Amino acid sequence: MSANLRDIADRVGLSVTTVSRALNGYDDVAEKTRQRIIAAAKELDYAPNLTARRLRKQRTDMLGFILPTFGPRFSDPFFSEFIAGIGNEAARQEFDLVVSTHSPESEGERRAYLRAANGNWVDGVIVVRTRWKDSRIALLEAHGFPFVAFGRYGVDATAPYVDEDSIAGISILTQHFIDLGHQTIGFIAAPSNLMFGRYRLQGFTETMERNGLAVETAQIAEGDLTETGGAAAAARLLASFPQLTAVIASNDLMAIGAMKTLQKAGREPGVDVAVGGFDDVPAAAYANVPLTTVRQPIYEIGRKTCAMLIDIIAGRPLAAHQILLKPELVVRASSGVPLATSPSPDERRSSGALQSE
Amino acid sequence: MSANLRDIADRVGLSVTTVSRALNGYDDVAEKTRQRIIAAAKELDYAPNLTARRLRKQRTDMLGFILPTFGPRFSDPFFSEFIAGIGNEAARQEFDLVVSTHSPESEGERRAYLRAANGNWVDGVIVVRTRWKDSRIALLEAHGFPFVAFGRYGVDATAPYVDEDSIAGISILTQHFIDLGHQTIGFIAAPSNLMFGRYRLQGFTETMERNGLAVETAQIAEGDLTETGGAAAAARLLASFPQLTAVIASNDLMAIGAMKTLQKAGREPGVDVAVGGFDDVPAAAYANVPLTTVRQPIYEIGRKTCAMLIDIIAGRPLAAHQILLKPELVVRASSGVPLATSPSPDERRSSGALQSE
DNA sequence: GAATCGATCCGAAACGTTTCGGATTGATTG
DNA sequence: CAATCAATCCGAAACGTTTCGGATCGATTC
Repeated sequence: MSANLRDIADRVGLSVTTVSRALNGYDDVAEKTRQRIIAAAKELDYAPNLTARRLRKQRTDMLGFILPTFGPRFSDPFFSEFIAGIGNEAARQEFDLVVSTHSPESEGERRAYLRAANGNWVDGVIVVRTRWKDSRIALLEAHGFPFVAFGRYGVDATAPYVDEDSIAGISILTQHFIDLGHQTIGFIAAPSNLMFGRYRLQGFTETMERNGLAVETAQIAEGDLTETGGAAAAARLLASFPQLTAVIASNDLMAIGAMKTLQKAGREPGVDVAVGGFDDVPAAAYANVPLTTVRQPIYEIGRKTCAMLIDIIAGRPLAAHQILLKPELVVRASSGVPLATSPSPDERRSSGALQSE
Repeated sequence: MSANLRDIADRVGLSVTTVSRALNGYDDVAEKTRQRIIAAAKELDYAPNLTARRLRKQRTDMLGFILPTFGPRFSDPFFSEFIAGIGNEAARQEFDLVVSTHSPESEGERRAYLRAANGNWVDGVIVVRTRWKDSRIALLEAHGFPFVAFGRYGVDATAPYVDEDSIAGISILTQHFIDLGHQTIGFIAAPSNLMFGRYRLQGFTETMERNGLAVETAQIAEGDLTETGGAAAAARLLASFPQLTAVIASNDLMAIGAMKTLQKAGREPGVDVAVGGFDDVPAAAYANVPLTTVRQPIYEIGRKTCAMLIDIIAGRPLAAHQILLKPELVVRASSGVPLATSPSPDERRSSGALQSE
């Protein structure tokens, strides 16, 4: 099919060795023969056989990314931007990115990580959405296989990760609501087996307590990160903690679900109750009441995660083993107005057009 | 690092050949020695070296997917579901999926396709969001390199693609609005260099004309597929075609943008004006006024595209070279209610029945 | 009893590259 | 003029697998 080193060698009457060394920029080949070789290579449309090169060099120059999916159909607005981040950085350093999808804690996922750690599928993997006592990471560490996680795990100070600072993010949001005069804030937590779920809950309770506000279990409900899960959690919250004047959800989808529940219960988001989320997914801006949220620099996280992984593979010393990126508060209509001043009637949205499907 | 065929061979006192043939299920190895070999392999944690295998077999068992991105940061809700579709099908057939990102018509994109077509990067590629006179496809065809497109292109009846039937999708939506009594419908088109943009426009005009409704250029505006692009297009439409009672956009994001413009202009979507989109992104359901739209089976498209590509690579005869999947109408609040000046219902019903074939 | 046969096994080549350790020059040095 | 040196080049091995064409051996057949 495509041209060889031998084809070029035959063409210019030199050895395969010299052709290889010429094309790879070694200085023990005369400049004019190098030019001849390069010309021949171009003429023959030569492209090096990556497989052969990988075999000889004993590295694949490939990175693995195993995306956790829930069910066959799933739609994660993050993922495309994250993969663009790692993909671009990988391409810049001449690495390929191999992607596969598996549902969390499934047998398929375990086999995929085993294949990576054990064999020579890729040179390193990127782990996302870290879990409490994460079996993927345990497996990789046991094999001493290169990886970097998006999300924290364990306590080792050299365990490589990139993460957004969930505690800081939720803290800014919580403080924002407290500054608006809210004291009774409900919190919709993420499943506690997800590390970021723990941090976000922690950020909430810490900030509340720092402001002298006690946090009781009645004001916390757990949701499964979906919109319907958020709606259900909000309903439980309304029952257990009816005095709430604000609700913070651990992600935007649950916040949007919560807003629907609140609306149905006659508490208009942005007017009667403040609502905040986390992520800044596109839907947050388009929501019925545009959602106040915390934006994380997901593209940048992808880029940095990938760069760190390649450094580890190459054996380069790391500038930092652990990177924590600051998220940013995005204030929208769902924040409402300061509690001190009661909302004016015309502030209410004309929701006559709204109908349930 | 990890065990070889030779390691196993040494362990059981047989040749590398026999070990290889035993593990690959050849029948010229005695069953009890095969068991011995398998036991040794398990004991040594043997995993075949994929690179060596690929080199020898002269195929990579890898598929390439070059994702067109606009700018470094982009967020495409489709992409994650589509990649899950191709990823799962690829995994089922023991193929790896290599993903990279490039902006459309860029030099980087051209080089990426050239690398695929020319070299031995992957065995075949998946092309998405086909363009008019698509340079990627021209390049692949010139090299005779295996590919399957998501989206139509060219006229050849054997050119392999999988696509959603945009014409049928927009047609159902347009007919839906016509059946509600709308006669003056504005259309926000996608850039005409995108094939699906052309089909969606065609579906609109055909359906209008089939219903005896003329289409003039004043009622069509082009947008860049973003929310702000949709908002701007809607503004132009309001100026050039103020009599509109409904607006159809070529995708959901533009429809959502259009709704904001209409709202600001005092025409409440779902009440004063009907609005429809295409795609059924998550934000469509969460929108201020939930958006009527057309859902395409994106996961299924991914799966089928991948399956077809692997068939081509394997040289298997294709059941079908061209697959067109029917999209599905999703009616939400933005449809509004039937107009008072609705024409006779039985005539509408008959033309609706024509759609279903 | 020689030829044939089926069941098992194996040596060696091949895939295309990189790289180690020289080999071959012609010029320079003392 | 012999020895040294720098500049170029090359042969062969190696990476780990698959596969072609046998080889071996005991059993079966004529």
